[in-house]
Amino acid sequence: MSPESGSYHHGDLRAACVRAARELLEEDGSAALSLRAVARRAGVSPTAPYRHYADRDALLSAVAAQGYRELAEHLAAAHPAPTTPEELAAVAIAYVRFALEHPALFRVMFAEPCDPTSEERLAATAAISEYVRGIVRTVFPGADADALSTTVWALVHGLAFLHLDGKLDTSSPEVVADQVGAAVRALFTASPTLSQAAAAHSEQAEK
Amino acid sequence: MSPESGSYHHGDLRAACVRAARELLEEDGSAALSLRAVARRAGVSPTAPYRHYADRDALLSAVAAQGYRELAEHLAAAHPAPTTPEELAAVAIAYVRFALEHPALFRVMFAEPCDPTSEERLAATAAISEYVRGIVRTVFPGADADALSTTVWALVHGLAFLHLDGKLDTSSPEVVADQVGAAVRALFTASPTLSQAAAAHSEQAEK
DNA sequence: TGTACATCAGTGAACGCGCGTTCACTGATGTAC
DNA sequence: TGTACATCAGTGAACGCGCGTTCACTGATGTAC
Repeated sequence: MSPESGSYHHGDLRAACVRAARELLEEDGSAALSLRAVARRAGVSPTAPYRHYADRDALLSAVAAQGYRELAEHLAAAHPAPTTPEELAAVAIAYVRFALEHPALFRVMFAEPCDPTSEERLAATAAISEYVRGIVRTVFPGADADALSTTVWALVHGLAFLHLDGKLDTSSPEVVADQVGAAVRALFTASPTLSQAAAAHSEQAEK
Repeated sequence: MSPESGSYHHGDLRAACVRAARELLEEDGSAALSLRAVARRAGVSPTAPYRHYADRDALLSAVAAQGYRELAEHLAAAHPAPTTPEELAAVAIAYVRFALEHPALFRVMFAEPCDPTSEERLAATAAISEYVRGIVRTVFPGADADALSTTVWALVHGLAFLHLDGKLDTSSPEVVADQVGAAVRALFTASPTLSQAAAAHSEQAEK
């Protein structure tokens, strides 16, 4: 019998738990997530998840890790390989939009005390961090990629959280996008060093 | 009998609850805070706090509001009235240090779903926001204060949270301070418009 | 100054709840012969 | 192909816990005369 048919006991409870958790997070908007509620939602006894997760923390880490992967996809969808500050701004806007569209998930990813023993989780956050660094390297080949990518990430991440916590105007997606775009542009287009680097890169690309 | 003597029932249970909550937050580092634990810590029955707070949320908001006020003091202590980008960097460093020194409080302030009906809380966050705007206006008189202060706040806030969540190097306070300083400098000193504005302001101040 | 009374801060028992986790179990699936 | 057995995913009862909140109460404090 094929493993996808779902007739093998539950089918794939491991994945179903993460899916159920995601649904709960989307629905009630709170980052509080209990193992029992997840089991309930997956249509399974309260103890079934223990076959697949050592404890609640392990499940939470799996959810967070999937969140990181989805965030990465969402960013890539905004622009697969940004090479100009303006394209980078589009990615930044996508980052903040992801946070606002999945507030509870975003909080689980970032606001929960992170279990440092979860390899899956560590790998996922390392991937994001490396992704940002890669973009910055491409957009500004001359700059200190480590320092600059930290600055970019922090700026965007801060915008995401301030919006999430209602400290900035969130009245419409357009307003938010404008704000994020303006902030990213303030970082880059005004800087002579970075503008030069970006221009040099553009010329090179044209050849 | 003077109200400070403490012989009137508890003395000032309202304030004592906030103090107890702060102690609990400092001690176990988790942002989870229960009314019962606070009452226990204040040496009072589990229901006594209801004389002073409508419910758990109200207490939490009071704690958050005090956190905002302390943060404001901490920033003012770093530099009472910054007028140069370098002085602003010192304030930014203080902001991040505050987050790292009071992680649980900081999470209560920002990572909990904010009760928008708490006037005390709204006032406190408005004060912080206005404070940042004021500094930006002073340091860069020519710039768009609203947009720029959002950018500054988001950058610093993002650095605080990324450090808090272990996404950046937090090995020593010096490393953190350097990172924050570099990020703020990247925002400002490289920008011709803003550098000009700052320089103009300095000259004016010298007269 | 002394008494009678109103106010109000704190008590303690009780409620119902959902939680994480354990344990011995059952019954379906896969495997060896 | 059919049977015997091992594996393992899910069950369900039970544990002890701390929680937020209610309620009727008590006893200390402040106030009016």
